[in-house]
Amino acid sequence: MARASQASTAELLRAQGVRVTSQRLEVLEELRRERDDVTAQMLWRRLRERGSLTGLATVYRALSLLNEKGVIDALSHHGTELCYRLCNDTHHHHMVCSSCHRVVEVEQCGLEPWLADVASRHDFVATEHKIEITGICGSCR
Amino acid sequence: MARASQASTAELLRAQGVRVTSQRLEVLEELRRERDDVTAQMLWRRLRERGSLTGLATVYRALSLLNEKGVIDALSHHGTELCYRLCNDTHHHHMVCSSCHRVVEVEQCGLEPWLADVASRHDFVATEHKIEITGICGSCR
DNA sequence: TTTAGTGCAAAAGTTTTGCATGGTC
DNA sequence: GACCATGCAAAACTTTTGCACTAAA
Repeated sequence: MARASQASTAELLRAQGVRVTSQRLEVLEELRRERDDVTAQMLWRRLRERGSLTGLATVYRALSLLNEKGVIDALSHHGTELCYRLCNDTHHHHMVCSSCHRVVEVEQCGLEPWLADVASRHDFVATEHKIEITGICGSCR
Repeated sequence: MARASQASTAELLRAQGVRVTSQRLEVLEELRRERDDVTAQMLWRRLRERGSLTGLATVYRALSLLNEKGVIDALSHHGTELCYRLCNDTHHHHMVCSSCHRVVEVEQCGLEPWLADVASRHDFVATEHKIEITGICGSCR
């Protein structure tokens, strides 16, 4: 299972035309393990706890590369540090539970008509949008 | 004019039950002058250029106080630093031009039905939401 | 006069970079 | 073998804090 997972993780890197290194695999595997989003620092600490020797600078470099390539998303909902999250590649948004910080992905967006309307009202053409919804999840209620 | 502006700026502080100091007035006045959002560092540099002697730590303290009190908004669209912006107090969102970085406020939200639907589909109750739209404004087109 | 805010400098954190070394293609 | 990625340590930044001093209420 870890094997199969690693295989597809490597595919993910190859598909982006970047080199497959054990450190990048580690970072992706760790992101795959995370239910919620993590900062570079958090991710690095967890790798260390697992015995990894990967350097912090490498984690930063891997995360920003993967973000550029669109393999992972960067959110910034709490405070000043960026959080990263492995994502599926379809357009989607995030909803975060304010109590337990669980993140769920909202697949169907369906906001295009609304967006087009709002944008044109201000003489804009909307090219991208990002929505962050905060709420309370079922188990925290 | 500067006088009238300062008067209402002072009101803004008094209304929040915090002390009216010249430094806080300067920060608010500067925010009022800014068309777009600024970081703490940028704001401090501009004050310096105007001859202000206000310390950087004070700018940070003022911004976070004003943000807590809901007088200013904190956005984080580019990179890792927080940007601040003086805001009107109604619920609204921001649309940023990707070419000139101009920010316009989108007043009418009207997303509540959509939100409620999305949230309930994932067993959430939506309490807050933030939308950042990126696009191209009329004059950059 | 009491209490809160400021300036300064130091500390704490996060992120980036330079460069020699090692791994990938 | 060429080129890219890594580790390490240093540097560059941003943000926070402690403390003596000053200003607001």
